[in-house]
Amino acid sequence: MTYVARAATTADAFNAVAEPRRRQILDLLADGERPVNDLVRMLDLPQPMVSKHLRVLRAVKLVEVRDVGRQRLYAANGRHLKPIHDWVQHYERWWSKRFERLDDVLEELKQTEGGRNDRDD
Amino acid sequence: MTYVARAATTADAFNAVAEPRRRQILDLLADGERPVNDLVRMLDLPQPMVSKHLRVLRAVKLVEVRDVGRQRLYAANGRHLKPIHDWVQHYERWWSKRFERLDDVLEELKQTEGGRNDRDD
DNA sequence: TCATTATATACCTATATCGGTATATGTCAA
DNA sequence: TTGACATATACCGATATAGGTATATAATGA
Repeated sequence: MTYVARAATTADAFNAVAEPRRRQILDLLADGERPVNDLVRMLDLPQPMVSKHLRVLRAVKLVEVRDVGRQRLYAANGRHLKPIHDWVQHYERWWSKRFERLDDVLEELKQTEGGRNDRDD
Repeated sequence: MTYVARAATTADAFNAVAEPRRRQILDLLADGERPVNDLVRMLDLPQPMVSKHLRVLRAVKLVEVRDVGRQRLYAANGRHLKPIHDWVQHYERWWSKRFERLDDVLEELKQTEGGRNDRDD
């Protein structure tokens, strides 16, 4: 019956960032590196929780660490959020002013391309 | 010991979209409405899976349904992806050309915020 | 050395989820 | 009505989480 159950969900940026705490942590680290205990204090979370979230973030390379004495300084690395940015941007037309009047856009397209209308992607 | 375990993870757009299949479904529906069976065929997934993913997407209003005969036509509504867009955009500096020269970034920040520099840490 | 501080990890529990199969619901057509 | 089609839902099983506590590791300072 080979049950597959489910796949790991913390293995990519989308999932890493689906957890609100991890977004908070990233936001805090976006302004510059911080030791773990800073985060613990600012988030009011048990230290092991913070360490575990950091581990997930590190696994997907959204944060980097640097050892300084007995502290570990974490810093955000937003680079790997780009796939999310790119994917979401395809949906821009639902909020961007640029697409406010769809009719006009379609009209424009029709005029410009002259003939090619509907397709499947 | 009142265990809290974990919170529901399908209750917001971030989580809904963390699942790759659901992104696929959204992508398919972004071009226009489709009946469930279209998705079943295109994704090669068991129909109940598709229905369940659609349910999650509907719960966060990323899709809308319309009944036509015995079919249910689903359509994407990207509007609720905007929170993701907005959040991710804060990390734009990690990939955007606009931020290639740090000097410019600082200039820009200075212009935008007008003076406020360092804060509470 | 020992104590303190800083962080990570090993457990444990409860549960939300994914994946699957079987069944219910609902609609149309003959 | 009956049957076929379209979709949703009710189960069930396995497991990856989140959250918690206790402990390990590691560096510093006395």
